[in-house]
Amino acid sequence: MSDRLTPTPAPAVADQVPERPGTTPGGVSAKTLLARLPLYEQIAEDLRAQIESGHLAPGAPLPSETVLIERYHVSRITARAAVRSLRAAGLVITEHGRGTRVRDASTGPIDLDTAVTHDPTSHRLTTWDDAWSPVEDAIRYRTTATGPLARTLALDDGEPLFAHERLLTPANDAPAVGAPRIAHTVFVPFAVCVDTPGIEADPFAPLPTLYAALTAVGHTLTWHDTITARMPTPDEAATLALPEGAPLLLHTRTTHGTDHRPLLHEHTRLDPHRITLTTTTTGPQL
Amino acid sequence: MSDRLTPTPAPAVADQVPERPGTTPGGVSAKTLLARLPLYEQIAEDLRAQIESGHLAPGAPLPSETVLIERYHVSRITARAAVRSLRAAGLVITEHGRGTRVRDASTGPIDLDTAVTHDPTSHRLTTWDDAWSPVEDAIRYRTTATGPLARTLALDDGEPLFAHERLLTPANDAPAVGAPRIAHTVFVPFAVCVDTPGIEADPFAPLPTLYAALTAVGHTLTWHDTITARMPTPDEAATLALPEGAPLLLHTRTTHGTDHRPLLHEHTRLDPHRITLTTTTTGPQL
DNA sequence: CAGTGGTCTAGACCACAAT
DNA sequence: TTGTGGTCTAGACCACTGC
Repeated sequence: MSDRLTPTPAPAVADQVPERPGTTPGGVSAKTLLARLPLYEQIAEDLRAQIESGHLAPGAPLPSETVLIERYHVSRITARAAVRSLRAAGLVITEHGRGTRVRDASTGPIDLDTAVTHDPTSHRLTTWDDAWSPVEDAIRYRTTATGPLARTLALDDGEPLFAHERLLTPANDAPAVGAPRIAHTVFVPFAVCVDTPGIEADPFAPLPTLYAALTAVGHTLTWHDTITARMPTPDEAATLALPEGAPLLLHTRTTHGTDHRPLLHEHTRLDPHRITLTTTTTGPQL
Repeated sequence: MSDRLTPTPAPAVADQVPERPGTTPGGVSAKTLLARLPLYEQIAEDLRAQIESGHLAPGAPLPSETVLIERYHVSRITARAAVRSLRAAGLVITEHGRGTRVRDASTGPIDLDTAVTHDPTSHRLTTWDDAWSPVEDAIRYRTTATGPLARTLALDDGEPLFAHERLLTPANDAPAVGAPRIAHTVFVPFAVCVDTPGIEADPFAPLPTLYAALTAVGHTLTWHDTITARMPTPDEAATLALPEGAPLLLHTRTTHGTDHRPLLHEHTRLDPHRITLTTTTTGPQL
């Protein structure tokens, strides 16, 4: 990686900087800390250490509840609490009747570039969803704007809009069980349809087509993105095949027109364990 | 909001699009679904409904375990399981000895703009952390690059670097209990220190200062960002005051120089319930 | 002090998966 | 059928909070 033939010289300040501090500050020994942890957390810690050391390899079954009860001499509730702690931390996954296994982190998350790029040959704005294909038929419906959705689209409460929900998976991917999935929803107000011939023709077209239709009527587009995470609803957990206790990553984007008028709103929900959002930006040439 | 004096006319396609489908497809009634839920989930659903309807207002105490046991005629474990479900969904927070209260979502999350902007007056690159101030003294240490960190910085395993951990809160904020917090860590390889006089002077300077030092030696900077979420370690949960069962939002940024050589790496950890990441981008003028 | 939630036990029945 | 995890009961003791 480094081109240097000699080790990197230490900067002058290095002498004044300590090595990385230990993880148990305040003069409390690790043993004391461990002893005052609840029993089930001590068991969880023990299993955690075995996972991190590779003693329990990814995919390997965790000791069953019965074994844990015997090995640690605890009640079943305590053993289960230990496993729950590991599950909540995302270290293991549990399947009813099959057992609990160490979570397979072998295939790291894939990247999803959130940038909207301009393809100079086709003169078309492209987004990530060009490289993703629907798992099942899209759900199309019409509804009315309320609450936060109405506010971000600057619509009165009750104004009608089209919605478009798609469940996507990477294109050219065998429909594997563990394949990453994205739940993508696009909202198009009736008002925007009416003002934009290309959109009125098909309000449920792919995003790049909607963008093209908007630029065709003279808009210079601006996007406002927000990213957050929260625990999924049971419904979201099911459609995205999220393991129990795993969080949901949420990306929303509002497309604004030339006069900063909001035109479209979309949100993207995904499993951060399988997909990571990325962007690359360049600073000014100085 | 809308300038129209008449209701938005429906586009022609509207007739072919159904209303929003119901949430219980497949001909299964809501009652049937509810009946086959575990007891504790039924109780949780009941409480959930009371929270969403406002019957249990934000900040209001949830019925105590004793009350739940009497009201629903269940054992304590079942009552606790119901509360745990609500806690995992982020709807309530529990404090030992004080009780469980409906989580206060009144103050929505604050925005954190991830953009690096160029201030034309000071000719300085600025980032969000200009508006945030440290809660406690920064932790400075030196360590060595290993694993993923070594790879993203294109360093050989074991090459030395400085690290800088800060816990930040919005500037001019009273140090309230529920104030948002950000855990920010910056890594600076020794090699970059040595090549950049402005950084060798103080490798632990704020980010805009580091950027300025890098542009001063001729670099045009590029940033590569990744965003993901996961469950926090107990340590992270403590420093960021994350409620039990709440996820952690993780933003990493690698700064590259003119020759795409990685120069700095930073990561930012925060509570997505209190802070949302945002960006605004503008498309090409067409 | 009383009331709250946190941990823990022993024992039971059920639902699901593999054999 | 066996072994797995999922739910549930009744009862106990402890730790923290606020009066």
